Amino acid sequence: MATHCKDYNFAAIEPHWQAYWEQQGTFRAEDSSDRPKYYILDMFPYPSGAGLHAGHAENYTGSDILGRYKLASGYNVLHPMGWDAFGLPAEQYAVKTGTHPAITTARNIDMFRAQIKRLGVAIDWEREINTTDPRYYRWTQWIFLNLFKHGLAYVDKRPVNWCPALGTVLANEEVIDGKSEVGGHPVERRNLRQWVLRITAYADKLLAGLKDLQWPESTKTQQTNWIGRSEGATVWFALEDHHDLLEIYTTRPDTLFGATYMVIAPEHPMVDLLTKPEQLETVRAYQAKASTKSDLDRTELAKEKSGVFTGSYAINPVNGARIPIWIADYVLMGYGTGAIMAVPAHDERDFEFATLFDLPVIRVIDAADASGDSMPLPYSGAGTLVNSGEFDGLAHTEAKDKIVAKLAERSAARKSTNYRLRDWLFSRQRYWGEPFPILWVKESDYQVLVDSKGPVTDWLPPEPVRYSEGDDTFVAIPVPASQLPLTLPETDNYRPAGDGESPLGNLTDWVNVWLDVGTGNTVPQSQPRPEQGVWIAARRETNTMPQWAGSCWYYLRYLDPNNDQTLVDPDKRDYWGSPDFYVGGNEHAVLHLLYARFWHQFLCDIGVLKEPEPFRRLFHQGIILGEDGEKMSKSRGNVVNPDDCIASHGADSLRLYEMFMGPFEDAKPWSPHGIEGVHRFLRKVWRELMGQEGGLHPRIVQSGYFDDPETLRLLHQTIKKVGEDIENLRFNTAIAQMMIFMNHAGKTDRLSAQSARVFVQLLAPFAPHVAEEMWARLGGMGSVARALWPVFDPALLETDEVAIGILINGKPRGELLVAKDAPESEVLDAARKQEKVAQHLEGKSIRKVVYVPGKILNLVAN
RNA sequence: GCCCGGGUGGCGAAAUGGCAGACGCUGAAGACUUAAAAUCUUUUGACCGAAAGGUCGUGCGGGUUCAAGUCCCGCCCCGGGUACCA
Repeated sequence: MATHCKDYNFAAIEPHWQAYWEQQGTFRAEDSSDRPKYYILDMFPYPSGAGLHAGHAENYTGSDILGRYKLASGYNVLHPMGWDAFGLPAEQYAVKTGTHPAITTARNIDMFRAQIKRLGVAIDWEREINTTDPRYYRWTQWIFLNLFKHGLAYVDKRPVNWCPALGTVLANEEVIDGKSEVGGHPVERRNLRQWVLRITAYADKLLAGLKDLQWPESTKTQQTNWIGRSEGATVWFALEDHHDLLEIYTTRPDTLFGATYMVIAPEHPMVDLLTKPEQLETVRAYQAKASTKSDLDRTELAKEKSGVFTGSYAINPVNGARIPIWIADYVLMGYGTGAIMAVPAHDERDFEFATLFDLPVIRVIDAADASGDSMPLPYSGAGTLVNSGEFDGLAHTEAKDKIVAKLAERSAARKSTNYRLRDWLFSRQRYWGEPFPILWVKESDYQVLVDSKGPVTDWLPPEPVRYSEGDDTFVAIPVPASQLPLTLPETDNYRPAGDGESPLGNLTDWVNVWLDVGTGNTVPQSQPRPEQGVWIAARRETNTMPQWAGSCWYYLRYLDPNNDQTLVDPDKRDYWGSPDFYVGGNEHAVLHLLYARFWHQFLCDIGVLKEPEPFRRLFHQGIILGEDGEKMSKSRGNVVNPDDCIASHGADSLRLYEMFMGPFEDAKPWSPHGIEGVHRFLRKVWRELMGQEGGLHPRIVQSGYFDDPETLRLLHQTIKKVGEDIENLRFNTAIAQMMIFMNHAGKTDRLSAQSARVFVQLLAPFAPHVAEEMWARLGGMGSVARALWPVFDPALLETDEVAIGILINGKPRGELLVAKDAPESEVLDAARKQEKVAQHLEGKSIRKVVYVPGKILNLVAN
């Protein structure tokens, strides 16, 4: 089965074993098995034209090592791969060249697949998925349909990046300093009709679910902050001249007595009501200025506060104080109620504003600093209430509850919770994405449809989703699941349709259809309206879904990639459950991982899934930097191409090097000398175990030989360390241990074939090709990948004698070889006999002896 | 600003509170070779010293401890996230 090469010829060995694995189905996962399951998942790649990069190789090698280790340890391992293939580059390429994105995508996928295979990753390729395949995105649409049905999808006018010169909407990352990345044209904010998913309905659930996840703490913190739950109170302020109330949200109801002015956002609906005629002109001017501010301006100008007075006053519910109402853009309409009470004494921003406009500052929280003086203002920390009437003297935390409770008696306040998390803008004005399974019909036709009670009405939400354009109101109605997939129509025009509509807007035959309310069938409006049944005019949604959509649930489809009846077969779902381990970069710490959790929790709620969370254990591999320590990028010219490394040193060396560079989670700079070093190690392994003419090294003894105790102990230490290190993803130290063993083995006269095979097994997850080759030559049965992982014998791990350090006053002064469990007195006697020790003790007496058996003997003397 | 990470030789790094620098790279010297490559051996934190040996040393300053890279307090620097979230 082995190749016939005489020396370590990786170029012959690697393709040979890759073909072998494929033919044998070595890494095919069984959908049911007596073995425990282990589902290891990589964040699937976007198949870009640039091909696989060093970071992909690191990611997949790391998970592969774990997967191969689990396979050898008796698990039924599922390690799949697929393609997150919708996305902008293919579409931009299509606009430029007219090549259909599907063609570019297929070409890139072929390249990626071949590259991953060349790395030797143990993937079950029979489960490969592709988000742009209608058999896949049918279920993406199906999930959307369910979100829609459950009232979690709605439309709203939302600001997007509109580039008039390009006639299109741009993603945030395509806008650099307020200009389009392509062409450098100005980009403005424009309100366009957008689909939005109600992720905020899951805010608490998303927060609570984080608790039990084995994720990096920093990632959990990021998600927690992103959700940004804050507890406080809603307070209603009466107005001096109106019956309406001004509703504000605050986390500091304890500072109510310190409120000296109110601020509402420039877009606040009560601006007109509150603006006095004499202020009207200033207010209008301010509103206009605020509305034209680009994002850049907003952050740029953030340092300098601005605002205008409305002329109106509110009444502080705690003390009846008359408080002026201002308009300022440091209050955002999108958070809370878009209105605040300003407490300049205890809020930095309010303090800055009050200073600028000479508004009063009243201290209501007192705390002493180190020297006993009152903390300087603004002060936002803990303290005791002052200037707060009956609440004086209370701790501020206690005061929060008491003040809210008191106001609640008069219905002037109640406890409330706010989130930073916003609903998820889910539509893109693009061609290369999943079409929404949505049709827009006129209000009057909608009534006809509702009365029909057909497959369409099964998918209607509790409240209709409407939008108005001019005098017309349209209602969103679902394309029923039976009609899915709603495939992306063919076109050769990938340019946007203008006015912010996607390229799909150009395809009138696809967009304008007759809909049979009884069946959900459609025909183009260019054809006559069919006579049989009730057909209404409908216009298809021309937006497409964002790239996140397909990546929100792909891990489920690997379980049952070809099922055309259901998203995943319940038996397979129950067997495999959620991934046991998820590996991918931390750039997805918030969005992808939050969106996927949202969909997963939703699918759980509607009974499609059972486990509450998708990714119980998560790991971020660190990025691989260029030789210069900077992020790899074409423009820097520091990109390392895995294919080049495979050609020059082999996939095994590339894998081993990327794992040896440092901790898996750390960012690490590439070094050409480094890969040379591990390549040298592999050649050494070969040289010390394999013979000159393709046989075995003369030191290898096939049978009847027991290795010397030193070799055996080192081997078992290595079994232990490599296994533990793989479990903990400490690949670099596992490799170091294998090097230590090999350095020793190279010095022995004889080595049993048995031990050599064990070593090769340990090496196999890291350098699988050369390990297979040596395994076969050493007489191993079948594939080393499926050979049972060796078990170490604890009895062989330790020696009888250990070297312990002799320290005097904490400084190393010698070393002593003593029995492992030697008593303190014996060690002390032996130590004192050492010349150097005696020297350092001369003229001193020992005050204290600290003996840690097997480690150190510390003598405290003076 | 705030929230996470992280600062250890010439370099990548290792170290359950127990002899800092394992392992690898680089450099130096030597062996083998006609020669080179490959390989093998020795050496490679800084400073003082001919050597034996000594002193210092894990970003900085304190502290706890018989003992601190590791624990505590206060800073500095670098990387990532976030951006007036009331």
